[in-house]
Amino acid sequence: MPELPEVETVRRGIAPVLEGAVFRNVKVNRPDLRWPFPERMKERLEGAKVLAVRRRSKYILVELDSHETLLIHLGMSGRILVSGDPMGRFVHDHPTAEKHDHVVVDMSNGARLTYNDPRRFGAMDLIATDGLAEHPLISVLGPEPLGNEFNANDFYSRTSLRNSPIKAVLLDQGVVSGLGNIYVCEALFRSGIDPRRKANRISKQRIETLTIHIRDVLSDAIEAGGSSLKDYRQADGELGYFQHNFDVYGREGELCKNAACGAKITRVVQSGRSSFYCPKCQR
DNA sequence: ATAGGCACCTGGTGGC
DNA sequence: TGCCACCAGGTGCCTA
Repeated sequence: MPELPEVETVRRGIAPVLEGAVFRNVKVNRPDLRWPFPERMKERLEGAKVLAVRRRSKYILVELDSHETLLIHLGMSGRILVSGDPMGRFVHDHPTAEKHDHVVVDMSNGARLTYNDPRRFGAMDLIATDGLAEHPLISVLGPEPLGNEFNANDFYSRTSLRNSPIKAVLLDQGVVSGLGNIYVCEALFRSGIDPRRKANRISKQRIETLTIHIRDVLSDAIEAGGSSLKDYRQADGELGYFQHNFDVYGREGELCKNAACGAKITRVVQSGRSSFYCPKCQR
């Protein structure tokens, strides 16, 4: 579900509520998500104060004063809802518990965070903060697409070695981290590149264009509060609205948004996932 | 080393 | 109304 813009939107929603607050009560309603929860997660969280809420790729990283960091991944269907915030920025009353509320935490400032994830492809781990970079889920990640480490030179040196469709290469979190199915489709449309084109058959100039469009589409989406498909919401319950700005994703059979084009958006399946593109504008 | 396919899980939708 | 097939924002792991 959530790609980088949605995760960043969630981070921005929960950071002001969590930072400076202490975990008072942690309720863990099942033993696992995608993997078992870390040993004694409840006990290790309770009493710890939040120093900062960061993001790396699609991971939310909650840094604690206990020298540990809580790592959270939302998988396909994970959500974090905030309620009961004393500052009045969020819903005052705690909502009644819902199905798939797997972890519920009450903070010292009265805020409650509820992690809900029907499909349970999400994950949590609790790791030593000074060992974060070596964590197996983190160490394999490529550069942050919005950071300085992501540039056309390095990006081209990776794409030029890959004999797979560019679609698959962009979904590879080791090449560039944070993109998912939606924003790959959107970035390729903006760049005029066919998702089926082999990565090593794309010129350096076009990779430079793609680098810029990856940045832009992610920035645009963050600005819009992410994309709300199904019932995805921001932490305060608001809907993001970038889904209204999709050029191709989910638009099979509809007209290409380039004014003079007139072609219809096509859907193909690549490695089991839908790719949407304009057969006329993307080559 | 790289590429491709499957598995994990639940819920919503549309067709018959 | 029921049943079934298919689809969904991710990614680790297995196989060639």
